[in-house]
Parts: sequence; structure tokens; C-alpha cells
Amino acid sequence: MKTRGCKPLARVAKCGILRAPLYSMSTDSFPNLISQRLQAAVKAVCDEASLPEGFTVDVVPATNPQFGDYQSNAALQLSKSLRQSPRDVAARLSEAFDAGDLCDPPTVAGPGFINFRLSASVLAGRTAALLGDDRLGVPRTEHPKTIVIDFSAPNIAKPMHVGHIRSTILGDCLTRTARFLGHTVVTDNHIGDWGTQFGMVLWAWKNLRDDAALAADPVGELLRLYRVVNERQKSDDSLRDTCKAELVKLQQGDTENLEIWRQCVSLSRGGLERIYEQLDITFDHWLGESAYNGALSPLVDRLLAEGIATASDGAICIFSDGRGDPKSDPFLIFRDDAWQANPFLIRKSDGGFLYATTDLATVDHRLREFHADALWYVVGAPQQSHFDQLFAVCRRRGITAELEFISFGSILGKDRKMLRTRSGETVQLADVLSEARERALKVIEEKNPGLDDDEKTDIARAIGIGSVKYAELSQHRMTDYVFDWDTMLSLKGNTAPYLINAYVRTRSIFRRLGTDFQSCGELVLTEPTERALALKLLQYGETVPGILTGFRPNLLCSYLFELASAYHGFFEECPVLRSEGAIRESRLALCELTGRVLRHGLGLLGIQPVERM
RNA sequence: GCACCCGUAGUUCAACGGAUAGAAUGACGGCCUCCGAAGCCGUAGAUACAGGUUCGAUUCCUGUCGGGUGCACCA
Repeated sequence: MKTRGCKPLARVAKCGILRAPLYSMSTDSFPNLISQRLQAAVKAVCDEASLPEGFTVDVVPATNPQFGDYQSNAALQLSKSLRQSPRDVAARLSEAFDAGDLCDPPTVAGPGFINFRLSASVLAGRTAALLGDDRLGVPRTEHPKTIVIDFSAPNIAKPMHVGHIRSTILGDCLTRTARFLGHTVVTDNHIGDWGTQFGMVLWAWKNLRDDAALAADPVGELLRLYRVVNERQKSDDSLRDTCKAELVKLQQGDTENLEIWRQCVSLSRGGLERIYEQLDITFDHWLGESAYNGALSPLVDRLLAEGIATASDGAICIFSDGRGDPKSDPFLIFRDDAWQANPFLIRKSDGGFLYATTDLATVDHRLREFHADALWYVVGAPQQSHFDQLFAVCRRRGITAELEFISFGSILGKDRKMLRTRSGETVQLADVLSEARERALKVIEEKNPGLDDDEKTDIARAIGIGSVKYAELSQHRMTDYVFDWDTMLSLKGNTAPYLINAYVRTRSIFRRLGTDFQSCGELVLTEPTERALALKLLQYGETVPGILTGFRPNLLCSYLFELASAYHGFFEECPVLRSEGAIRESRLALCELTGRVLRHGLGLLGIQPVERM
């Protein structure tokens, strides 16, 4: 029994649908400005007919600060069609390049890289401008879309376990990011509140329920009931049939079963909401599978009428349309030395509907009611073939909305196997979160015993929960990652506590100063660490939009970690409060901006920093 | 069997086809009369294997070997 959220890439639907980009780079971003000037140089140096088709000048941050701030590989790309050595092309381009006051004259290095170093005045001016920008340099998208994001989606018959962390945290971060970039995002928790497992829960409720336990710990008792019946039915065919019968009664509208179902859903939802509250995650809708009960039968009829679905062995299926390569046809499978049908089953021979059916109905609803341009599914990689089929059916039905399967890898224990408790059970998410808070509290007691108890508890919550989220988001979503308390709660390295600590240090300056940041005049950036920090701050606006290409919050995490390191480097080299005049003001501005960007970036990750720790 | 995903320092992770493959952690060596040392600086260490495309490959293609996942009435 799986739920959507429980296991391990974005897979684009196999049909090419033209789509607008998800974000816009600010037109006055450094790469853009340099690129425009370099483009002009290209025009001046070579005639357009000799350019490769679709040639665009790319400018990217330099790989190593010793080379400069930004670099372009344009000369390397052009050398072939111009029939000149890359170094010569680079030399001519940099000669023709009009740097203006944007940067120093470009330099040529290596096989033909052109390196750019921003001028001190531009750097200082932009940094000062950042102070007055409440978007911190992040541009709004020029192509806002309505995006429905399907994430978390636990099965309601049992509490969430660690497997749901990835979908839940990743989905929430993508939601926050897409909204900030200017998209309209609708979040929908598509809970599993209707499937086969409810047959088991119904039987267990009737036969095994312990009312005292239920009153004391409803979620725990539901979990116990589920575990017991699940274990028994594995080896007991007649029990399995009995459970199926309970399910059929439920689906036929039996009042007793419906009432029990309502109670279970309500109890379970209470437990889920407590977890989401701790995680600071909310949903616009909780349209579970049961919300589509009425839509399934007409949907199947329509698919039959349209000739997309056909009857087979008493069931209703969607088969391959026979177009295209069998290898990439989600409705075919190679078995027993031949390509055979691998249908998308939408109605069982007993009349029951399936996951596939509700998913199709859900697509219809989201397109119709939310006017969605894009549907994103944050679901583990094992369900890839299901989504391949689902999306293919949507295309056959003429749906042109963007469909994204945003998948991810598994969470492993230290033994590199699926994470389990010592007794071999799945690890409950609620337990993970409370352990995170306890462990964080212990560290705080050690490091800063002087804080009062309430504050310690708040800080422990922020750091504990933040650590769990950051551990998840800082990895490429496809990698199977090892869940390790010591690593994620460590104060060193690329962790939430390290970043929050960097933020705390920016705040500590102003606590000591006794006032909040006051606006300042022109900035003076002279030390290398000041320059490096300012450049990093200015790159926030280039970093955030990139999260949505490939759906990769880990890029933001890397950025924030580099920013924090740049801040610490600056902090070592440059006294702030003990400096004077314009230098002091400039340094205070750097502290303020670092604090703002860290707070904002962590916010996009769903992590709330604290003022003290 | 067939399909998909993944193989990078001892370990955990990075790298739109670009320079000497970056970090972190662990190990070793430095730095607090100085704004939070929960920090900073330095040293040592890696692209599974074999071909191909390319001016250039960790990245793209083919094959091999290893690991994971999925494959008809569950979700």
C-alpha cells in the first residue's frame, strides 16, 4: 500500500508541448547586461551570416573568483564557424567590447574564455539599490501561470511516515518559490481517503477497536488497528475477502460503514493537521480521492464513448494506440520475448474504480475549476510509469496543460536500506519531528544555557524542524539520501543550524548597535571580502528563478551556504562596529542585506530563522 | 526478462558541454587582550570500466559491470 508521497526526477510528459519559461531573468541582471554588450561586439567583429544558427551569447558566473566575476565561452563556440582560433576570436571580441562603466576591460584566458570583472562603482551602486528593493533583486515572471501542485498526499488510513517528508517539504518549497516569482499556485492535498485499505480499517474498527485507547490517542489506535489487520490479512484469505466486502458496502453507501469512515477520516485528519502545523505548511484544498466518487462512472463512460478506453476481461482499460516506438510506449511491456499490452486500468472487473480513475477525474477538476495551466505532481520515482501512462492518456484526450512529474529518491537509514525503526517498522513522521525538537533543545542547552525556557523551546522547534527540512532540500531530489541526525543537526557544514547561526550573527550586530539598520549613503567596498559578499548578495536575484528549472531547491541551499560563508569571511576580516564613517555604514549595510537575504531564502525553503540561538 | 533512475575524496553531497572536478564531514596543523570560535585560514584525498561525438565530456550516445525501483484489476 503506497501513497503518493512515499518514495523516490522530473519527467516531462513525452509529448512536446510548447511552454513559456517559468521565470524571467531581470533584464538588468549582470549576465544580461554583459551579454548585450558582448552581443554588440560579436556583431561588430563578424558578419551575421557566419554565425551558427540560433547563436546566443551566454554569460555565466565565473567558475573561480580568480578569473573574474562572470565569464563567456562565446569565442569557443564561434571559432569553428569563423574558422579562427578561439583565442583570436576572444581577443577580437574583448577588444570590440564596450565595457562602459559596467566592468573592467575583459581579459582572455585559457583556451579562449572571456572574463569580466565588475567595476567597483557598479557593484557599490547595485548593492545600495538592493537595500530599497523588497524583492531583493528577484524579478517577477513575465509569464505568470496558474499551477496546481499536488504534494504530500498521505494515505489517511494511517499516519504519515518519514517517506512523506520528501513530497511534503519539496512541494511546499516549490509552492513558496513559484508564488514569490509571481505565479498563481493552488495547493491540493490529494489524500488517500477512499481506496482498498478502508476495507481493512472498517473491519478492524468493528472487531479490534479499543475505545479507551482511541480516546487517549486516536491516531495511535488507528495505526495499531491498521497494522494488526494488515498483518493478519496477509496470511488469511477469508479475512481479505471480508475486508473487500466491507469496502464494497462502503462504496455502495452503507450508512454504518460511511459513518465509521467519516470518523476515521476526521480523526486521521486531526493528526495530519498537527503535523502540518509543526511544519508550517498549509493547503488551499484537501480534495482527496473520495471527492471524485461521483465523477468516476461518467468519466469511464465518456472514455468508452470516445474510443479511448475499451473493455477487456471484464475490466475497462486504456491500451496503446500503436503509434510510436514500443520502447517509449507506456502501454507496452516486454515480457516472454514479446511486446505485450500494459494497459491503464480504469475500472476493475468487479466494477470498482482505481487510482488511475481518480487521477484522471482529478485532472479534469483541476483544469475546469482552477483553470490550471500547469499540473505538478511531487511524487516518488517508483510511480513514474503510472504518471507516464496518466500523462499519455491526458494527451490523447487533447489536454495541452503542462504536466510535470517531479519525482525524488528514497530516504535511507545509516545501513543504506529503507529507513526503519529498530523493530523494523516504518518511522512515524510525528516521531521524527519530536525527536528533531528534542535533539535541537539538547544542543541549545549546551551552547546557550542562559536563555529562558520558553525561548529555548521556540528555538529548538525552529532549528529542529528547519534541520529536517534543510537536510531534505539541500540534496538533489533524485539522490537517495541517508537520514542522519548528527549530520543534519550539526552546527558545521551545509546545514540549517549553520545558516540560522549566520543569520543570528547578522542580528547580533544590530542588537549591539542598539538600533535597527538606518539607511546609508553611498557604499564603499574596498576589502576583497566585502566585494565578494556584495557580489554574492547581488546574485540572489539570479539564483531564485533557477530553482524552478528542474525543480531544484538544492541550488538555493548551495547559494545560501555560500552566502553564509562569504559573510563569515567578511566578518573575520572586517570589523563593523569598530570601524568608522562611510566604511562602518557600508559594512552595516552588508550585514543588513545578508540578514535579509538569509531570512528570505530560508523562508522560501519553508524555514523560519530565529533572532538568537 | 523488459523499462526507468543512480554510480564522483574514507563518508555525505555539488558541478546550463567549459579553465587546475567544487564543498562539507572525518584526519592533521594554525587563529580568540578583538562585534557570537556555533567561526575563520591551511594541508591530504575522487569522476565504476571500455569505446564514440566534440576544439573541449562528470555531463551527450553505445556497450559492460555494480546498486535501487517499477511492471493487469493495490495506491
